[in-house]
Amino acid sequence: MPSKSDPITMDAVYTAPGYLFRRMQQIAVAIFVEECKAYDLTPVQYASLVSIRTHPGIDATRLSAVIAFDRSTLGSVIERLEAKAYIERKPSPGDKRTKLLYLTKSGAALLREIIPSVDRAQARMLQPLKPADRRTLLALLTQLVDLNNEASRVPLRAENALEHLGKTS
Amino acid sequence: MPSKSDPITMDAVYTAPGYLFRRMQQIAVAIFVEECKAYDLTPVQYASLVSIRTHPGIDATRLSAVIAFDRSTLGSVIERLEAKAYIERKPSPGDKRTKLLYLTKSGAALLREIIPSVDRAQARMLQPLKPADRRTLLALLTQLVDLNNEASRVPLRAENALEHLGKTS
DNA sequence: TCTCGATTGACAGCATACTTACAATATGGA
DNA sequence: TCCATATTGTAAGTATGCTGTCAATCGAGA
Repeated sequence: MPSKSDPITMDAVYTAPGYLFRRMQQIAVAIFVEECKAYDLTPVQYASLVSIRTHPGIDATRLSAVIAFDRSTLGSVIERLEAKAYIERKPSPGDKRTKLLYLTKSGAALLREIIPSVDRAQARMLQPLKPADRRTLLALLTQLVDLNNEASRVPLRAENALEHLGKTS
Repeated sequence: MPSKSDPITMDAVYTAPGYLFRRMQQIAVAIFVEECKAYDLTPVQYASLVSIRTHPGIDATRLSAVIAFDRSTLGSVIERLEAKAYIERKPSPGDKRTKLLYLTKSGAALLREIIPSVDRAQARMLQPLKPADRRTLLALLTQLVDLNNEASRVPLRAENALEHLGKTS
């Protein structure tokens, strides 16, 4: 029975999956920022840089699909990365609407340097769990994110987003 | 081996816990908003209302500790809830700095009405998993969030945040 | 009692994350 | 070819989520 100072329990909040996901995201970002504070790079900026390194000459719309990141928000992220001189935007020769994204030397160097910090951050997020539990959690989460992909406003389009990039076909 | 159109894999991003947490939070919010769109209430606003119902007369600072929500951001959340007439702010008789928070009749009614939608949303987030896997995921996540509590910028202070509220002692 | 340090709410500023809308451009079908 | 439609980047608007700072206020110790 609930105590008189707790007439209606908060359990409806604390045990809700949505609350746990929000908390965990909050914690993950705090750990990332702490480990990477020497580099002044946010998680989203890091993911963007990795994607641009993997897919040089990608445009903003395709980048948003590759990291499941809203197209509108990505505009300002790209602006900030360009202001810090980590990436370059070049007009596409074929399509006057699009601007192609490339890593600068400085961006590539930063990426090489920051990787140990990022790895440390990722490890710290799961560190409190036993190794077997870490694997279980990651497996279930990977499954769930994949199966819920279409529920998100910006579904991940890892592969087919690049079909028209001229690398294949 | 990586294909020539994928010289450096995105695995460093896709398999990282931080990426999965961000994606899952994104998906969870999308599902919540979709299920509750008839009520124009966000996840954070919902958590705030539940906390205020549980702890009538709580002040903003203690509320932020109870839902692990940043104090600065909470100001605007409270403003919006007050603008929608779901809560009231009354000056504290004892402390001229604080303003005490109370649900209005309208806020209490909304909370009663919205609960089925919230429950549906929470269920949908885990629905793709097998029931046993849902339980495993929730248990591990609850554990991880609890053990990482101090790593967050706004640690949860569920119990002791209310010690000075005059309910006991 | 007086004063110093802590607390509180408010504000400014930055960075996601989403919505709609818009102009420029591209494209496919009549 | 021409036109309806779609795509692209951008912008405005809202809502978290965090960093600071600030003035008002409170409380505890000298």
